[in-house]
Amino acid sequence: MPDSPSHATRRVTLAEVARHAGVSVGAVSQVVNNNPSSRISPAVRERIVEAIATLNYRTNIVARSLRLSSTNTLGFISDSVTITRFATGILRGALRAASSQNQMMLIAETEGDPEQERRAVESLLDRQVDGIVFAAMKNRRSRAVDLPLGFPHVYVNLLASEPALSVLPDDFEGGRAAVRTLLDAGHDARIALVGATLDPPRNAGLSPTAYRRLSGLSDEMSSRGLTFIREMPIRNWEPDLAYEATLELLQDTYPSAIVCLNDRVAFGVYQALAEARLKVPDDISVVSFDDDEIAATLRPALTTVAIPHEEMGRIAVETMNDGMTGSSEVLVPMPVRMRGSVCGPR
Amino acid sequence: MPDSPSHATRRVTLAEVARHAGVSVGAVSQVVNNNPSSRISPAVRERIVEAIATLNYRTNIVARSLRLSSTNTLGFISDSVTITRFATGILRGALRAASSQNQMMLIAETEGDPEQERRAVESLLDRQVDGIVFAAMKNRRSRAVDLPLGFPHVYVNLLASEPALSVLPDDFEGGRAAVRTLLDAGHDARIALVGATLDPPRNAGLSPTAYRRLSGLSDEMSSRGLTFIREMPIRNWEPDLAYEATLELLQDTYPSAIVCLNDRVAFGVYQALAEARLKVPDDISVVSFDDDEIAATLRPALTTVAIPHEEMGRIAVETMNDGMTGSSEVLVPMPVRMRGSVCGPR
DNA sequence: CTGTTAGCGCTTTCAT
DNA sequence: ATGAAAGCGCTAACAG
Repeated sequence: MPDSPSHATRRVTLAEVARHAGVSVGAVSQVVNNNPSSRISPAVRERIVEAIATLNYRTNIVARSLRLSSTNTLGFISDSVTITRFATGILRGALRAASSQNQMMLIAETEGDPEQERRAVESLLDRQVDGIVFAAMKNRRSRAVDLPLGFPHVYVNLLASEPALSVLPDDFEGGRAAVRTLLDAGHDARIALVGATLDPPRNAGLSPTAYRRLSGLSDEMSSRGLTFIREMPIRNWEPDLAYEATLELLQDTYPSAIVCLNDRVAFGVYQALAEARLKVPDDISVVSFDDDEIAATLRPALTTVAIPHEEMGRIAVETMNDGMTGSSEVLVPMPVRMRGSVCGPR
Repeated sequence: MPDSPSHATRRVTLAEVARHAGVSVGAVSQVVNNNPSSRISPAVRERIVEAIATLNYRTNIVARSLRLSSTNTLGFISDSVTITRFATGILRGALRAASSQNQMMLIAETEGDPEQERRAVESLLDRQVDGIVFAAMKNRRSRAVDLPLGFPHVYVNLLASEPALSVLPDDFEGGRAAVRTLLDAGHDARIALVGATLDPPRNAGLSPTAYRRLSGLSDEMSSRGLTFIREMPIRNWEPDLAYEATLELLQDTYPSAIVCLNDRVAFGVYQALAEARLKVPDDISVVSFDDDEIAATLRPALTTVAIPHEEMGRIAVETMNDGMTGSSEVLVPMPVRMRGSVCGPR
């Protein structure tokens, strides 16, 4: 006999409900699962429903899972998605989609370590999850453990190294939208770029999505016959480097607007602009990417092209549940969050 | 026969391993679980271990759980902990502690809605989790569903409405530490407070932990015979209100240091100070609470008393796993993160 | 239309 | 020291 934990106020079982209602367990199971193919007489069904209610029966999902070899449970593995401000939205979206399909989610973090990832995948598989969502901030990856052939899984915010389903923000169109936002406000010849250059060879280190973002920027500019007045590459898209780069930029350049490659960069740009006594947006407009936590908090609030994290998480789970398979890329539109950092040039 | 999902590349079972090794399933189970009380001959064990390896056997945790009525799985329910910058650390700490005990975590969000919470608890119970962690940003709560008597659970970052185990930051000592940080730097008579007043009746709306934070501030000040030069209450601890309050404060008061009730307030204070052409820390020192994402990013980086989220999450699952029960409060020390926003008064 | 039963994969008691 | 078998709670096939 298994030594059940002391706290186990034993739950009511199907058998007890059956006894209470004077019917068989099979019958109870049918009504619990609302099985339409099995006709239980209204009278009996009534008795069963009543017994379920009075005994407060709830089905034991572990037992059902063993029987059905399907657990109504998904796995969610990320390098650090649950920690950084960045992208907890993916989790939230995935959670909601799962919940609306009566699924729950087991989560695990890998901290980017292949060994931890291996353990996470195995633990999930041992628990017989119905599918796995892989999320990450890096854009390329190799999975440490092989999944069973045909096992449902999806990548979010990262390119898979194998042919697989992946859900990504549409950075190319996002990049175009950022430029368009500025053009629509009247800017043209004096737009600067902080974060990278458009020069391909120097962008070797960039992630594929960052590369697409740049391409979108470039595409929209050149399609109007425009070029950036100056491009400031920085090693990491972090505030302090952006701050310095911007100070340098301002020494001999007078942009009417700045495109920042992400909101952290924009934060550094804001600080440099304040130091240079330039007002946003009156003296200079700023547009950025990501819609980080910080974007709405800055003064003035930052106009930024959002990464639709929540949407991405939702779509990932839905596509996976729908049994989508093979290799495809789902591009999710990046909405522009219009805020106070853009106005016409002086 | 259950219609197993099409992807189910069937896993190897105990029975197959047994057959392969020419022994009984019981024997295999013993070696899989390293059961010391059962003596399997070295020779047989050897054969079994080999079979396990060559067949790549992994135990089916669902089946084991059914047998053992223990799932090695914990539940984590929060109002929004997985979303806000605030406190994803709790999740991370809990995740790590669970992982180091070979447990995984099922998570659910309630968005503060009792109905969603009820559903979450039931789903978790249906899945036979071994315990539940309740986390939230609000500090008071009533649980919508009753747990079975004696069911392991713990509250993190919130006071339970029932007698239970709860893990909280030690805000009282944290408050004292904040003041001490300023006193140690040489400040005394010109310290201002932004976020609330010490005046009890006006603090009715404050959460219990915020109240303790204030008490700690008050206690440390009065124990040195000091009072704040000015106290600016604000409705919500948000940047814009703090910004305005600080501008008002500076009109007729010349503090040498400001205590902010949290980092978002400090962010607003920084903005006001910049506008008033006051340099941090040379003209004015700033100390705050939480160690939000933003704290390290500000220029200069903000000295703040951290909420030890990760630690709290870790302690919560450890205490719960250790079978702690009854009503007790675990207070986790709040470490001071010394950064650049504090120096001596001019 | 309802009851009986096999069996999902595992652990553990009881014989041998 | 090892094997046989019961049974965790459930679903689905089949018998009645």
